[in-house]
Amino acid sequence: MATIRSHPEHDAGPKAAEDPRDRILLAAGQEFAEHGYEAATVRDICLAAGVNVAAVNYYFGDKRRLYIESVKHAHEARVKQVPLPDWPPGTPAAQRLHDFVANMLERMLGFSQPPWQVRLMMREVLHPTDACRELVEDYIRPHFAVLVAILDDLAAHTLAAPELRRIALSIIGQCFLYRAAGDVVAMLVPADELASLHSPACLADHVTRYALAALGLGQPLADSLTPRSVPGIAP
Amino acid sequence: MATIRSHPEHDAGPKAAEDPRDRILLAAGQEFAEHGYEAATVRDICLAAGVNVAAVNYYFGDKRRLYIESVKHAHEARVKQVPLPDWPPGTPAAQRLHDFVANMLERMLGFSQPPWQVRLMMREVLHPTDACRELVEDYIRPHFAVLVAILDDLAAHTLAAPELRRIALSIIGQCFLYRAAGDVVAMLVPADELASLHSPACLADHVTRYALAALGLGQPLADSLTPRSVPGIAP
DNA sequence: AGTTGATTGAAACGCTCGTTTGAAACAGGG
DNA sequence: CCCTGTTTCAAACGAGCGTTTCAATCAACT
Repeated sequence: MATIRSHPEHDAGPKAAEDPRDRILLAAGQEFAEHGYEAATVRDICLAAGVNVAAVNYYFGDKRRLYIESVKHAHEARVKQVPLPDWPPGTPAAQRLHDFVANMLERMLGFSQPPWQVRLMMREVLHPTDACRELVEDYIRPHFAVLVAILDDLAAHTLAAPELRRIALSIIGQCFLYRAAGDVVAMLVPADELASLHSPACLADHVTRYALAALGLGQPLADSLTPRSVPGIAP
Repeated sequence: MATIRSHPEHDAGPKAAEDPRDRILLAAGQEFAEHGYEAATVRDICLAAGVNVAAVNYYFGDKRRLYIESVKHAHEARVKQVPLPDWPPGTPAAQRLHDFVANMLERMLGFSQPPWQVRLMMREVLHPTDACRELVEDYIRPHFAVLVAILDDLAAHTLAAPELRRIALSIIGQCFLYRAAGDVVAMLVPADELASLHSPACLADHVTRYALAALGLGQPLADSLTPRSVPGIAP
């Protein structure tokens, strides 16, 4: 019965020496992101964090408060991790739109795998809980405002705010589909095409081109009827 | 195995007289749609269906097989419920695009409330299980093919299939956002604007106009650079 | 009637969950 | 050293879960 822990400070793992509270927060975020609130168990979380099951109750009270804290912790970390581009004054609006879309796709899909923070936030977007409102106000709404401002510049301030918001949501929706329903998208398009044409970089080009064409600024995607060429911005 | 059912229509309640198997299937679909697979309990399902807890095991074996059966049952019911428009030959492609988008939005968002079948299918799309592949092949892929065919006509067969698929996914994504992340959209858009401009009918107009403009067929959404005709659509 | 096989019912089994417990291990100041 | 407050631990608690059991019930046929 005597469990011999020979080297308590020398445990395996790169960050096993941090605060137990932070270790729990980290492990909880990953478990909640992977399995959701209901399916994730505090036993697994504590096992991954290398602490006793009683620790989550000691530090956070109960499972629900641990969840909320881990969502906040994850989203704060992610905000510092992938900031918006900082455009120098005078950057063309079309350029900013492309950068914004590429940034959003990069944040959602990632070069390799989207980190667990994004998956955790995505869960909140799809099935909002108490932590959702905070997420929207601190993280999503500012990004949304930036996109609307870019579109306002693109349209040369000729469109009303509601119309700008609808276009912004159209752009976001195109990216969101790949993040939320990526598995189904992968079933609908051939495998080779998925790797080549649906990578974050290619998608950024496509979404931007689609938006510019719709605004009457770039080359139409299909120039079968009105071959009026407006040179300049098309990739 | 072949049992003879002599008096199947001796009704008593609204739907209490059907087969116990169908009652379980109906109740299970609603419970799974509302709470998800993990959180839905066999006891609640049987309570709603008015049967004993042993019935689900008797008719379906276990919870997992009941889930798969209820997903299939729901999607078959939904297919018969909201079929695709049946266009007469010669219907303009732009008209068909608008009808298709309106149909998809209607199916996803509904006039009043989207039925529980849609919510159940949406869960499968977001977190695929064994039932997902069947759902894609029987339900989603045919609809996707119809949309691609419409776009092919619209582009006068000048675009390659991969490009058509990307545009189709762009259109689907715009609708999908409102279905999957509707709560967040509602937080980003003023309440009055949400009711007026983001109804299924208005959204169908917007998405169609956006696509037609991107293809160079309709009026650009913002005609700031090439005002080749009088704008009549601005809000 | 009696028999048979399909269906239902109440109760319980075994398991996992979140949470609690009470004592042991630890640290620091007297 | 003892005392004190904080942190950790193994163990257990009570509740809820999916599933099983087995006797009771029912419908049809002989």
